Amino acid sequence: MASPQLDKTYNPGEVEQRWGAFWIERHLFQPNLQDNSSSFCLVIPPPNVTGSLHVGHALNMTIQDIIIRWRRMQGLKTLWLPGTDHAGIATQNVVERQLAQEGQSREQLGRQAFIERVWKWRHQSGDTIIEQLKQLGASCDWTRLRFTMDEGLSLAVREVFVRLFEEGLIYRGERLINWCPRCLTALSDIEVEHESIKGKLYHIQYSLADDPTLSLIVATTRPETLLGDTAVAVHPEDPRYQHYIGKEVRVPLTTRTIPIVADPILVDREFGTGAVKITPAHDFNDFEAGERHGLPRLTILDFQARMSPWGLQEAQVDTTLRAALNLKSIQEARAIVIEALEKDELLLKVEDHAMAIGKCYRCKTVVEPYLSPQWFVKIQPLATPAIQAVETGQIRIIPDGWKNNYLGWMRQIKDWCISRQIWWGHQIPAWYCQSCNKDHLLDTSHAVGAPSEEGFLSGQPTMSCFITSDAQPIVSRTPPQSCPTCGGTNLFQDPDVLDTWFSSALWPFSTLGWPEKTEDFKTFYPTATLVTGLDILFFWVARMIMMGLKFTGKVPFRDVYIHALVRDAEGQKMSKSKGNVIDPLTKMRQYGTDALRFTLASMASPGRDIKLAEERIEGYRNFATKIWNAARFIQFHVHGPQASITPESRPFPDQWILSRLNHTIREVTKAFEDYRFDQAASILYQFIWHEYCDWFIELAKPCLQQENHPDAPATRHTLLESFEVVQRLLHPMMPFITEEIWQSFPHEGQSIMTQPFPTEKPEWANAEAEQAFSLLQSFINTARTARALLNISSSQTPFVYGTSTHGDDTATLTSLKPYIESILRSSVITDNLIPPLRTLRLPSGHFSTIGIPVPNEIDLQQVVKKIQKQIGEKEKEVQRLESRLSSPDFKEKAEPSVIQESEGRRTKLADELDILKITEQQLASMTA
RNA sequence: GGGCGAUUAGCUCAGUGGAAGAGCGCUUCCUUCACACGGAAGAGGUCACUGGUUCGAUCCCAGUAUCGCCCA
Repeated sequence: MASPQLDKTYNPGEVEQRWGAFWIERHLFQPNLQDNSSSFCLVIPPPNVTGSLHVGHALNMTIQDIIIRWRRMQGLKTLWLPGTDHAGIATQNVVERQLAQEGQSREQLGRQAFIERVWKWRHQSGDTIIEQLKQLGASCDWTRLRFTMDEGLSLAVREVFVRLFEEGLIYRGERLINWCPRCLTALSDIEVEHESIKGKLYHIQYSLADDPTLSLIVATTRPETLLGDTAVAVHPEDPRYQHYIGKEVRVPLTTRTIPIVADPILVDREFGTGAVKITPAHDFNDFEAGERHGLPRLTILDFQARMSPWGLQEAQVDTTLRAALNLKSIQEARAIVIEALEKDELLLKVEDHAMAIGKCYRCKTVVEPYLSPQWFVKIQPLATPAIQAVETGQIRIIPDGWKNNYLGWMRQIKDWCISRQIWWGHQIPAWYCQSCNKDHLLDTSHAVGAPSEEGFLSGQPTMSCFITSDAQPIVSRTPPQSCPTCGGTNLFQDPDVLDTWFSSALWPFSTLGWPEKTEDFKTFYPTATLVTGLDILFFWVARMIMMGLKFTGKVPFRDVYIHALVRDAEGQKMSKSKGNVIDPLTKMRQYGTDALRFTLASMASPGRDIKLAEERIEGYRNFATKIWNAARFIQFHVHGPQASITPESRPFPDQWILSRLNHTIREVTKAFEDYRFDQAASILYQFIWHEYCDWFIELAKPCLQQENHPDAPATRHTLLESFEVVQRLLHPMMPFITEEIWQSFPHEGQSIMTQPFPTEKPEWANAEAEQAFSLLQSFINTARTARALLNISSSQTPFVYGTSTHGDDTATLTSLKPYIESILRSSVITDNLIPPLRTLRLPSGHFSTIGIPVPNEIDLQQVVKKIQKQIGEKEKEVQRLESRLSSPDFKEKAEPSVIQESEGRRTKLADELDILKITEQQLASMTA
């Protein structure tokens, strides 16, 4: 392939588009199934199909892309499988908002038409995020793109549902569940976000039924629910209340009486008054207490969290109050109840109280515990093996710290409520025979506030129906033709859909074709690593492990890599309402995609959130430019003969850089293996900028810029060879610029992304060259420091003297003279002692001293001060070492190597001090 | 309330039982032949606090404070 010249400036936008399209055209992201190397598979955490790319996705995808590109280059048969999620509640909410703007509701539209409408929206917006992922360079096999509502994946969902049901691991029952009164659906426990608020604690008087002169004071945070109380509880060992146990109290504002029960679990004697009300239909703890004591459940709130007329009637609320409360919201009802209590002088005290409320994770509405029949997964039998898989290390969680988090959650896991009262999703594959379930299917389409008791009226079920918990479902993979019990054909499918996470739980195998035994499934399952954020460890990761083990008998992935959450520069969570969202696409346009990817990778330290500051992206944009210009330099200077010779016969700079490159290959590979993308980034940055560009290119210049320099052919070869390796090493993190550079250099193969990832070359390791370099580097640095001290330029320092008490060092320095002279632009004299007069002498490490002549006109005051400061610092350090070395304890107990090292350092410091003191004297005499 | 994590340079963060590190920012000098999105030289830190273990602690342990996250 031709080698076009690189433009003067790197133009990321154009380059990215070109290679992004090229990779896809050449099918480079697709695995070759014929390849018999071992396989390596990642599945993407599917983003919401109607969503768009945010910086969290960008981080997540960047990490996966680094892993998959690295593994692909290592020669593994790699598949990174992409896809999107139907995100039931979120997507339905979006479409409902659209409808609302048109003055419509989903009820008006009807289920069928509404679902068609969502599909339309999904087709409109579904490609947005996929296109954005492509822009990021994500090397997913786009030909295998999946969607959770695809036919194949839906088949997997039904298969799993039916099998779990048949095994008794899915059941339907009436339980208290979390209910979002805005989304009008049940939520699972983890879909509720808890938030601390300042609430109030109300102390309310309950009079004894048989002796109104006696009373109990109950403390509650939710006074309006007292209308649904079915007991009051005290602690069995509380002496204050012993004699009340077994008696009855009258529920305030009603004509009902309820028992006083003793409950050591529910009651905390220290809390409030030590007496609590029990409202089993509206509180989870109370529900359980109700179970313990066999209490009735009184539902006083309807499905929109309004006071239910039917419930108020059943609760025997005073008639006038009932009218006032009818269909009132909780907030309104609370005010009314409090007013009524005050009027009856039953409200004794109100105090501030910190408490937590639950909110819907999708719409942030306060959720209500709501008694209703729902579908559940019996989770314990699934959780046990999922706990073992992590305990035994079959699945590794990285960083390890989250392991306990996972285990803790799994060990106290509760049954999973999987039914949602929405329309967008996988409808539950359960049907009801209308003749067998006559009394269990209730039409609620006209009821207000509560299900009617009139029974199921019309022959054709409407969308609003209520299926009692004792209805008999027919669960089937395909719609049943008739009722197996009565043969009736009037069947009606359960209107609920499954929790989106139910289908997500199957993702690692359903996307590979399960339950079919496809080639993909056989080749790529179990997958290698799951890369995800902590926020969905329970929602998704835990459930995939449970379902994977249950249905494939294997773990779905070996490693779970949990990355950080991305926050803004102030550490705030990004949100549209705060306006602090960093849009990755904007940053990619501004700074280049590689710069953004490198930034995200560099900040992905384990166990820490990422505070993303724009300057960092800018810094890595500069890094990309640096690489670009190094490439241009090399391109300019490689014209001419080249010599491919053994490493040890190459010029000194070449030997050194190959040794460093070898080291870098090892370190980067190790960092990738350890999921330390931050370390990989900093190793590459340090090597490329501060070793390759700052030193190697500078050292290579003299022979390249000189006509017919004998070293030039070898150096040209080293430049090309080493830089090509650097591109491959960097490619997983910065795919675009490395492809562009690689393609513009002499190369074989169609793309850098299918070239082998660099491996260590032991013949490159060269400790001597590294040692010599270190000598050269400190010599040059010291000379530069000296110049800066005197504030003079190279033209004012025609000579630099160097000497050492070590003959070897002097010999090395002498042999490196041309390189030092080229960089310092001064003549170096190593074969004489440093002339004593008008020379600034500085220690330069490795026992060597350098001296530079001091021009006459220089003001030496500042220099003297600086030298004195250095003397002071070094003296302090020597003292510290002296006191350590003179301690008998240290000599006795410290390791010999440490003692030796300390002694060596003391000697060296003493030598340096000697030089500095001479310098000080000389300077003093010069100024005199 | 329970659990986990954090506290290191002005900012963002690495790091280690035996001399405090990087990037960005800052100061000074330099448009010289890849690069000013650059080069060179610098300044800047009681490693949150208090105890303990140790010959030696920024690192290990305990406690305190502040912040964050998860769970209830």
